[in-house]
Amino acid sequence: MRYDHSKIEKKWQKKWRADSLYEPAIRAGGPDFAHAKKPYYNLMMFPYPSAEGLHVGNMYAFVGSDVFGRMKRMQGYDVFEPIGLDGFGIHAENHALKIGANPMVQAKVSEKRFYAQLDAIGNGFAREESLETYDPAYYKWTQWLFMKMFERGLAYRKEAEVNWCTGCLTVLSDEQVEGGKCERCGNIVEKKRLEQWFMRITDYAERLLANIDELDWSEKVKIAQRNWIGKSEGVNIKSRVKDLGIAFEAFDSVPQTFAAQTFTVIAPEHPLVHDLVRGTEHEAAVMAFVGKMKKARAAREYDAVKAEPEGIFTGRYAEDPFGTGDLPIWVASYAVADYGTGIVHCSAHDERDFAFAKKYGIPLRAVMVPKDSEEAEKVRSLKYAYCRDPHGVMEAPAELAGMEWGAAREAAIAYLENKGYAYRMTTYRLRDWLISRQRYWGPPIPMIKCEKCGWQAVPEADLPVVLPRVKEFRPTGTGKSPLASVKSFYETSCPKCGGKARRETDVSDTFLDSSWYFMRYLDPHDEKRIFDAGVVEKWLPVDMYIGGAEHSVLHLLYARFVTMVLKDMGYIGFEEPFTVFRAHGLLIKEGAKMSKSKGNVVNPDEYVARFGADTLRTYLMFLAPFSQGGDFRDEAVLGVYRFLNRVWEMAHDAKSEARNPKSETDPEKAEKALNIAIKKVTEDIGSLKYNTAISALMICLRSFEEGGVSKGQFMSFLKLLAPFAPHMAEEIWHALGEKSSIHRASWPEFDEKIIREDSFDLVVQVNGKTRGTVRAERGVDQADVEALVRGDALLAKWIGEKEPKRVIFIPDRLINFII
RNA sequence: GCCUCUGUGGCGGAAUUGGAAUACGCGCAACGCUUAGAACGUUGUCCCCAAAAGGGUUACAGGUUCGAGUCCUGUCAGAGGCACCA
Repeated sequence: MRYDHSKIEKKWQKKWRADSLYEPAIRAGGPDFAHAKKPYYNLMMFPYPSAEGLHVGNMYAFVGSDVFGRMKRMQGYDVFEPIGLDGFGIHAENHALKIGANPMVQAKVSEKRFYAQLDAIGNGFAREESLETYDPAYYKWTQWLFMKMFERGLAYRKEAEVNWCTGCLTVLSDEQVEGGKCERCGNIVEKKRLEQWFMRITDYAERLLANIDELDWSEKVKIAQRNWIGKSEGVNIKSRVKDLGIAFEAFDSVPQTFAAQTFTVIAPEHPLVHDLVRGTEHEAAVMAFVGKMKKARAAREYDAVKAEPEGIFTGRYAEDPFGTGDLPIWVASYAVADYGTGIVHCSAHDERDFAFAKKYGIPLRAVMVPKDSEEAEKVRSLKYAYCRDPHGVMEAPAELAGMEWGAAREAAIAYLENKGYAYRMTTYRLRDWLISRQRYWGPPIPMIKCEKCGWQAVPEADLPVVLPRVKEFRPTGTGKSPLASVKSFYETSCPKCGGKARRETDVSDTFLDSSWYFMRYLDPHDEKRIFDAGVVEKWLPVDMYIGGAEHSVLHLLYARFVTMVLKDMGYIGFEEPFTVFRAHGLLIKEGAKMSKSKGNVVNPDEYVARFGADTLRTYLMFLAPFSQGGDFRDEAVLGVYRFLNRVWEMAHDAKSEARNPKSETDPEKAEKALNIAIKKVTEDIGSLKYNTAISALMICLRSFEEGGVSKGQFMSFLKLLAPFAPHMAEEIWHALGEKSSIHRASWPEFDEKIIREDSFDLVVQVNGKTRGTVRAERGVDQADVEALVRGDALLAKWIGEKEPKRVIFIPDRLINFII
């Protein structure tokens, strides 16, 4: 009899939901987070729903997380596995625009479709706790969070050069720009000066960096975060512009070579540039150059990496800081305005500086040379830029002479500090988080600007600031949100003085929505508070977080930041939200990335309809290691389909007690196969190696087919299968007479004694080449093994008559004769 | 340019972490069952010469070791992260 998945899967999905089977710690029919005995927070990144529906890549990630959660649940944990929709944001809005729908209306359509699809994949979602970021009940607290950040001085307003996406017509955070293009729509990103809201994430740079060491995350993601934060230690050199008396500082991360500094560069965007040249003969030319550079950078015509450095002399000098002569100040294209101080003293020991000086004929001086005297002469005569060699020998200043570059660092800093030329400085590449978006589909930033009192936060009692349903939601491209033309929205009164005031009409970045959702899941319906601190303390940090590696720096960094802020505010006692994070791999289709334009996007619905969710789930987990991702191949689905059908066939045998279809019943063989499978599946699910866990199940089933199986053994096997094929396992479980769900049954244990064989094949090598095996008892000693080998004519001939030079014996594994 | 990974049959991928390379699955072939096909079942399937015994093989070239897919050095190829960041 064939397995009819369509009826069976629907039946159990309904029953599980009706029984609240996947709600953690159910009491009196409902979830009870406060009284859970063994809380286990099994979280996956929530998806942003598109009307095209669930992508098989989404399903891959969710099922991978679910398999893990299901085992944990059967191991006795109160597993909480919530699901929600990250529906606010540019992505969802762009899609709505494309199909000509209002995002607010479209969200409801997508929501319905998405949840229906999510419910069909058979995950153990705690659906009572689902949330959507565009629900006012949710974004009320996103706004509350913003308001609290403002009160604490962590949200602030400043005019800044921002990334302006010419496609989405909004500003983007640095993180959302990839190679000068918008990561969402691919259009050119320009630079624009606008006044915007920022989050002071740079205040947390050191903590965000330091904590990384303690996290149980994949190394790749940790490295990505470290790179992003980009800590650089060095000194700020105190300097002064000659004749003008203007003081400035220059950051230097390699202070060893300070004595080589012969010129100074300043970024074209630096506010000081005009002051340097105002009223001088250089003003016109320099300002023209600055204008040209700004324009080129704004239009992204300027490729920062490839372009040859350009510059112009300002006619000014930095006063000689170290008695080495005044340094001409140049405006240079390669200087970055918002890193360090935007002004740098340059030397021959930096490739960019060297190339720039050569191009414009600026004098250089080498103070460090290689050990090799011939090479040293080349460096002294400035043939090439000699940089960052730890074994380079210092020649100047006298205080450092003779020291190796690597060792000279501290000495150089001490020298500079003692002389009062500089002080220690740590610089980060991380910039503050730009929150404002000039779009419609997001949570309005809860701020009010009063003509008299200035910026005021919307009081908690007035939250949420509800996003109005409007006709004109298209981005305007003017630097203002569509809400800026909705009078009924922006006209308001000042919360402080009651006078005339205007609401902020920008909305916040969608990454603010997703920076705290995992806390809200624990009671998304609470109207009075953002969360119950006791419950959050009990359940968080998240025990296992699974998601895409593409969120390595964006989402994960923001979530960590917000969690730290909440801790500092005293709302929670922990500062890292995710104890363990594992990134899943990318699913591709027949060797190519899935994309709509290629037409190779797999729609899970088709496969669920044809083979059932269990088959698709098991196949997705089988095709490759979960952390690696893999290749989805239509033909290969059949292999898993056959396997599950064989399980189904065996169920009919098992029902009428142990039957052995093909040979004499061998209960020991089945028991051993089962124990091996329990061990392998338990370990492999624990380390997310689902592909080999399924392989172990296949081997175990084969063994049952050959040697027969008892009902009890088969039921243990079903438990191992349950995380992968939850519907079929449940169906057979009940058919075998069980009344309660298999998904709350206890996970089987294995017995090492049964797995271990008494006799085994010991490998025999001669000169390291394998020549055969001998059957031996476990624990056999070397002399007995040698006797066995000599007794075997085929093996003995390899060794010959002579005594071997050496014999290597690895107990219970191998013997190697060296002759 | 810098920093991380990854290279194993026709294909997806295994390999108690230094101990019999290719588990499991796909595909393919033969056979069985079928009027036929599908489905299902059985057997075989890394390459070379071969009946067998042997020999070769984990991108390539070296090295360490009794023994290397696994460790080290270099080269090539692919993926990802950062990038005029001083």
